[in-house]
Amino acid sequence: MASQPEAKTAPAVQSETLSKGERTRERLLDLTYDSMIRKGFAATSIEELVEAAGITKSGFFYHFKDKHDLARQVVERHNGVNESFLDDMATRARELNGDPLHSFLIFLKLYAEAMEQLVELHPGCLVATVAFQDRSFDRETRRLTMQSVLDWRGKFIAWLEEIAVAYPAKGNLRTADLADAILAFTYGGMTLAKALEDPGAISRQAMMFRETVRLHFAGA
Amino acid sequence: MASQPEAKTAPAVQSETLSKGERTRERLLDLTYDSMIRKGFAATSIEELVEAAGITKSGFFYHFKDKHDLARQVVERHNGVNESFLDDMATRARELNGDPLHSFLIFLKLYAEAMEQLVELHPGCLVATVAFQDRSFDRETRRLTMQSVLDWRGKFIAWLEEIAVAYPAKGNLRTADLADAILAFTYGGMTLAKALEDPGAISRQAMMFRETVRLHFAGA
DNA sequence: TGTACATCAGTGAACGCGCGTTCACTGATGTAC
DNA sequence: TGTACATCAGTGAACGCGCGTTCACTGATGTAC
Repeated sequence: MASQPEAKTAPAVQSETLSKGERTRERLLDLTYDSMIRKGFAATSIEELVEAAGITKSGFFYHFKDKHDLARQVVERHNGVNESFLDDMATRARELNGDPLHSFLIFLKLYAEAMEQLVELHPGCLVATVAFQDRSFDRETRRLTMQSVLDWRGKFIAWLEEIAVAYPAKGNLRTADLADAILAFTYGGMTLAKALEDPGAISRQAMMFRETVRLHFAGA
Repeated sequence: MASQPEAKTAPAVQSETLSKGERTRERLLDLTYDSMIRKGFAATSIEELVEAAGITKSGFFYHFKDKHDLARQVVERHNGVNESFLDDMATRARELNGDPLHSFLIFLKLYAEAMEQLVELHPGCLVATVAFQDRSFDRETRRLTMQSVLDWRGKFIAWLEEIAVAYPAKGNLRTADLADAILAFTYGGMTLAKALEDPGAISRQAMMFRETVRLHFAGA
């Protein structure tokens, strides 16, 4: 009943323009996301979700076909939020510097800071959650997760190729592997941050990768 | 009843010297490990484990106090297996080259190959499983997981410091962050490998890190 | 402005199943004398 | 070598609870005329 930190943790959706049902649905998705990344999906019961949301179990089934539908919608929404988060940050970095390499280095710094904050608010990672409990999700949810990873990777590859045009590569690293490294230090850093209860782990890995990029492209 | 791939996936324990009860217990631990990393811990039911092991549920409780005890024993055994796996590989690398840096680079190559095989046999990661479902495990299991991560990290830090004595560092990377990077690309690479169904992801990240180490220490 | 109907956003009760756990009991194997 | 007892490695039946899901129903709000 009292004001939860919902407003802060809620994704980029204006609750002003939402109907009553849409607000309930968003709230259920928020609660599910938080529970999923802390306890896993199987351990997230509809019973506890509806209690926290202040409705009954049958109310839940007005919004979602079944539990798999819930997972799918959580992943779908999260992918959208994630994508615009990334795009906004890339745009900001590009505005701060027109050069592809330097804006990329700015991006990595912004990314490091944002990730450190994010891990304190939402200590988890949907991709890892789905990946390491894949037998608890249906095919479509797994497909959506894979697709979002591929989308991120694609954007980074494009950016790195743009850099490679202006700056000849010094080392012999492959572009796709460099792009994957961003995803890898994100997921790995998140795991490390959670396992060691050290929220700074991920941003330190981000800054290490930044060094790698700087060393790899000449004249930086 | 028929011969499962148990022998192949079983950890470094000689089934010759084990009593009947110990063999059943090991078998339960193997089955639990496989299920945990694929479905998560909450979705791993005692019912399905005992069916696969060919005993009854009450037989399970002869071996384990409760479900939390099972998780703890899986993590404990896995940590031991992991530690000797790492130590053996480090010893082999040291034998192939007396120099700390060159043996470390050999180690990373061996590690990359081993990880690629491992991800095909056991596609998962206990650390990530515990980290991203921490509310499903008791305090002791989480502590054991954290301790094993700290142990790995400690070994890598010691090795890197040994290298730093012989080879002055070129870049301005911190030793602890370099050590963490090994863990991060392992967990992150595993996540990537599972999410993209690409077992090679982790070894490519390992080889990328190898380049970083080579560039960081002079004269390599 | 009033009435009729439709849609929205749920409620309440019930269902069957599977879950983790307990408890009294048991056949096979090992050990002491 | 035979007997008595102890330990090992389970079995079988039952428990209460919580889970996901269904279904008939309902009050509040919106829309048409």
